[in-house]
Amino acid sequence: MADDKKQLEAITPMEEDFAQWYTDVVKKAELTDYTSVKGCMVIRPAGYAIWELIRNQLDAAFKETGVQNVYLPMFIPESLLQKEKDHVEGFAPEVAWVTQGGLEPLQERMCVRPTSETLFCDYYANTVHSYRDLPQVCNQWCSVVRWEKTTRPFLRSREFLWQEGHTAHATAEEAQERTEQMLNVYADFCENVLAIPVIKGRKSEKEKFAGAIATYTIEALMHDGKALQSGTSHNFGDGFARAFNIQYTSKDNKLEYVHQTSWGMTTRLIGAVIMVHGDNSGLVLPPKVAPTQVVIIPIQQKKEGVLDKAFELKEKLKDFRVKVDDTEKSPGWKFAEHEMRGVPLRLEIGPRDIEAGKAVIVRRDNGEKTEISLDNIEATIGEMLERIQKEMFERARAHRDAHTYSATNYEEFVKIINEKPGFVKAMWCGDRACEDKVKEDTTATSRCMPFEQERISETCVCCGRPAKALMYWGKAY
RNA sequence: CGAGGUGUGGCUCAGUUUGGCUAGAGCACCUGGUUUGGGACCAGGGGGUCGCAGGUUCGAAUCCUGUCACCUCGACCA
Repeated sequence: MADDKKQLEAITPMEEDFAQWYTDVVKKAELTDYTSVKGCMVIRPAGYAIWELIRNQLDAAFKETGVQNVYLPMFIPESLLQKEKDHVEGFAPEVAWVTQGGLEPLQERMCVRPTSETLFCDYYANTVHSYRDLPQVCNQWCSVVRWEKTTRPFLRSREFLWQEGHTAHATAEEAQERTEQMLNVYADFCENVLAIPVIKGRKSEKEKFAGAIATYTIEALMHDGKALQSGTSHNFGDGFARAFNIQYTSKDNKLEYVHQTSWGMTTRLIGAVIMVHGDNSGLVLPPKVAPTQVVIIPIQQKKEGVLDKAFELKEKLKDFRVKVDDTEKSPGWKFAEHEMRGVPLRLEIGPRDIEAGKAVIVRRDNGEKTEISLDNIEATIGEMLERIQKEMFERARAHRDAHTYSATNYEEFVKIINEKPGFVKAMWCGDRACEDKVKEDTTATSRCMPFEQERISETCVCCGRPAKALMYWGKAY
């Protein structure tokens, strides 16, 4: 029976098992594949094309703020890694070590970079001498290795692709400014390009980066109500500068330490796109990161003129990323296939349409099907893609808002965390003990203290002492 | 790393309890033909030493030991 066949190919419904749904989508949309290397993935063409679109647009945004790209080694000598105490303690459990070069054991082992703060510090210590050398605003696109225990495609793998920006400034104020500036670049990117709404805020002491004086984050809410940290920006103060002796001579001839920042985003963003926008038919890509924005499906493609018309339309739409699917599959198969892959618009063109000067166009995000005129089709498609981009963001924001709750006492807080997936806003005293207790009682963690603070009550939701800040809480990936 | 689960053609699985004919099915793939507006149909065809390594046995997908991988949950992280 036809239904049985569909069942065999189907994606597990997300209501039934969200984790399995995610795995199915990643696999069936051919974004990644498993490898013989434990915990590492192949990013397949369909997945890598999304990453390229993310990378190109993010890189352009960086450059508008004066960022320059560099490349540093992938190995870090142990002595270098150990210079900053908090940093090495934070990363020690998850670094991979190289102990042998060729046939000879190394006199000093080296780790494969889990992040490159120490290398950038080494580099800046050598190049920064005068206030005239500042600021240094560098970024590198690379992969890093963290020896994770359990892995999932895009969300957690032992090697992943990312960018890491590292800056050095003359003053603490400048460093803080850069930290916030890059967080804003990230937030704008998520919202405008990935159509993912984010909460901007500051991490607690417990959750901040190893070696930072302050970590800022953008937090997104996935469709299942779990939080995903989607980008971070750290202010290091002069801690690393003191550990690595990065000093410069100021205008008035005094020796000063630099103030540093770092900030990063990863291929995890692809996981976020999947989990925010996807549905039970598969991936749903925002037009700005869709490798194919419009797929043209010829109907009765063997009939005279149909394929010609399809390719003619592709040529007419060359400002967009357009693909004609002229394979031998049936139209119905193609519809399902391109839905699986998240293509934002499907254009059906058959003999009837050609005669009428029309085409059928279907939106992936909401299934809306309309007939459009072939005249002026470029403008129509352009408008539709813009509208999809905008409405996907609005839909995600509505979902986020509908799954954001407030709690003013602990009983209510625990009840909401356990029963309603999403963010819970609650006041916090600033004490780590309360974060630990919340985690133990509910497995939820503090996500961030939002820049947009509200005062929903006067006391800490956990201990009842005077509240210091509003905190977003949630269960996280 | 702790608990649980699963490994049989590309995919989903049956067969394992109770060892025994040539290891099966559906989907996918290849060829030819008919089709084409929501996963088409007919005919023919190719592909598996049953995760891997040992062991028990006349005989192992099936029993034993070890090992590896993957999935789910937990701890850790972007």
